[in-house]
Amino acid sequence: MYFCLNYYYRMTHSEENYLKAIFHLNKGGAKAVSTNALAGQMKTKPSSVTDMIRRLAEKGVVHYKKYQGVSLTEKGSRLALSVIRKHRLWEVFLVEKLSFSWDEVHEVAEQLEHIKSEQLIDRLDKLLGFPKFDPHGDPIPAKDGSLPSGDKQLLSNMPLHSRGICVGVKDSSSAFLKFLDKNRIALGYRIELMEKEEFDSSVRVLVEGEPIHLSHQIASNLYVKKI
Amino acid sequence: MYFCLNYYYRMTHSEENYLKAIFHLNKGGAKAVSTNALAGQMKTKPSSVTDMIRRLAEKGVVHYKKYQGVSLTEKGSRLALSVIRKHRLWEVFLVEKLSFSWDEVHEVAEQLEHIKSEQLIDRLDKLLGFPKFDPHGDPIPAKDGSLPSGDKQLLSNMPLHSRGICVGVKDSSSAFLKFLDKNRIALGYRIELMEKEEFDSSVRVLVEGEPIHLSHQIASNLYVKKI
DNA sequence: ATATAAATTTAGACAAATCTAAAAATATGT
DNA sequence: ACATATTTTTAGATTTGTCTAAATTTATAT
Repeated sequence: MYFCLNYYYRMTHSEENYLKAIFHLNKGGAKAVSTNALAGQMKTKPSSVTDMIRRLAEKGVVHYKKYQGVSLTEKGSRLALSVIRKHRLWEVFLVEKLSFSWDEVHEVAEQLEHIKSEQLIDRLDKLLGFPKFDPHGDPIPAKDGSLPSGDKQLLSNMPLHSRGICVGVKDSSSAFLKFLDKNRIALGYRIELMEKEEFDSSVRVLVEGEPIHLSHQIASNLYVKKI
Repeated sequence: MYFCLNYYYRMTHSEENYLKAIFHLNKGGAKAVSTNALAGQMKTKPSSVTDMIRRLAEKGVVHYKKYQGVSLTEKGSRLALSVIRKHRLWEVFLVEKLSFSWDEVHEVAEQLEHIKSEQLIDRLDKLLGFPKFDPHGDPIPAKDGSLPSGDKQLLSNMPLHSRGICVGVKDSSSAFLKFLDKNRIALGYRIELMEKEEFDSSVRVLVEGEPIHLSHQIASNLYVKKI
């Protein structure tokens, strides 16, 4: 119990949200996250960010040097992954058990991710059958923080004539999700990449055998799992 | 939507907890709740209670006059019942779906009760089969704030030496119904609660005058109508 | 290289929710 | 009824998370 994550590093909702934001902004590059970028993500002012970063640094969950941006420590990274794990498991619950559609779950999951109970999340995980991906296709971190193998990639990145299963979206705006609906594309559908148009990077694919033409904008927002 | 409860009367977690506490303290008598009693319930200081009460009065959810104690307005009562509804539905969820035992659920439900989403709680209600009582036998308020008729309750929840008529079961598995048959318990029979065992919450009762010892598992699945 | 622009931090303020210590109002006992 | 005890409120401080405005540091452009 002494080494329990939740005992030593008890964070407020707001602190957890900052850790999550730093994690997501840092995902791409290895360099530190800027105060301004974080303010944008958190929809708050840079001065508020500076205040919060100082508190987080005192708690030892971020590395911080004035004017040099911020990055997660080992502890901070573990905490961020634990919040992301909760968020994505709750999203699965909302879709699978409560029939929410995948574009309605985010707001509620933002609240549920802060519920503190290790037992709760472990049992929820079990109830849901230990899912590896959330309804948007994003990987669900395991208890130890490890992410499931990323054999998933954007449709726009797939090699010609390869086949896969649609497992998620990058842009989860309801406009995009509606577009997919209208064009009869959904999670779990088989996709085969037939042709790539050099000129505009659009693609011709078969979705469950049905031919369809997708712009690059669409193809670069659809995750496909190779088979 | 304009008259949606959650839109006009958006309360903080703490405010919701105060409303709940006032509701519970007021349940017995019709007179106002004292500052001290509320401080006891909330495990805080009387001065903090005074501060909070003033805010709640400004929001129009409590009646308050200096030195005269506090009571819920119509609005306040509706809000309190809505929080209690959420708390008890989540308790059912934790016990029924996540295999928590009835004495482990309170702390987690205290957190879950503050999640704001009408859709979430409606769908949870449906998932659980619109339960009327929580795992402790307490009634679950309906959406409109009405409580299920209180003349029926779980045997495990009845006061000592009270008498009633067996009117239903919560668990209607055939295993349970066979057990009842074998022990000569049926709908319409008179039941008198003679003794409660602290240690394992089992009970000794008279069924149509015949003494019998029932485990808590049995007693918490039998509904009795008070007479 | 130096002026200007952009990013970041500091300083000071505010609201929510709490505390302690002291003052005011109410209740109680003989 | 009056002194004392209890309850309740006020006053002033603290923490968290936010803000605006001003100062400072870093980056950019000619």
